[in-house]
Amino acid sequence: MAAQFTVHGRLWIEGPDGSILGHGRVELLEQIEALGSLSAAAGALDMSYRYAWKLVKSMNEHSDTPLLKLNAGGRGGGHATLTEAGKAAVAAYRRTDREFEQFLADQTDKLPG
Amino acid sequence: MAAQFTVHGRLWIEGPDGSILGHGRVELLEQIEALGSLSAAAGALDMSYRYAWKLVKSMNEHSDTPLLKLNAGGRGGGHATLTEAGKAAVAAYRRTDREFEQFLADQTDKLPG
DNA sequence: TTGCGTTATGCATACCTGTGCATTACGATA
DNA sequence: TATCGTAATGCACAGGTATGCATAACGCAA
Repeated sequence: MAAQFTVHGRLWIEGPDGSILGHGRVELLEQIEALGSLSAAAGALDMSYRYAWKLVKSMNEHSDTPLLKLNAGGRGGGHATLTEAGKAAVAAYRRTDREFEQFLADQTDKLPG
Repeated sequence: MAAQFTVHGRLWIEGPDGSILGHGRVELLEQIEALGSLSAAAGALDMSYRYAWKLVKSMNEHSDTPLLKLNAGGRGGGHATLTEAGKAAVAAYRRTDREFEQFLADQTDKLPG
């Protein structure tokens, strides 16, 4: 029997400085790490470059230590890289998110018929 | 030591018919049950009557069995009551939500430094 | 049958999120 | 120094969410 009703949710981590790290931002950071470019990362996520740039701007503004470094110009036009703080933040979120997925599945099973 | 970072989230239940029951709708249903009036419930939640009415409309439209019954006119001008299905839905959501709160607290504790 | 307060609903509006387009700034390398 | 593709940023706009105002429909009770 497939479950009639399903439990869904969204998860994010808030820092003392008001920073917010949720699903969208983490995916963006991961793509940046993988592709080395903000514009490529935005494209891979079907997200507008305009908005992706706004996200990283707010991330870096709100965090004590920046999560990533953007470089305009240079070889290939520019590039983007995660800082150690950025990599750590992504890892922490992923750990929490994995347990969250499990939680949602468990709760869906617990729902009445 | 208080936690520097905290885990937050939102939770909702989706039905096979596309119905959605989240925090806001559940609070509205609870207030309706307590106060017996949609207009009073909206007021108690600092929500516009206009929007509260739209919420219950979409809830009843998407659910096979309506979650509540609205009556215009009559003694006192009208009144609103939860159906049995509505009460059951609220109870199911609250059960899940209680465990979710616990989950968030646990995950916050697990976060690094 | 009139009055009352509630439900019912349209219309205009504001905010937030996210898109799309256009243009400029940048800087290593050829 | 000229080139090239990326980062940086302004402006206009669309869609969802939520508000506020105005007005009609409703139906029991006095």
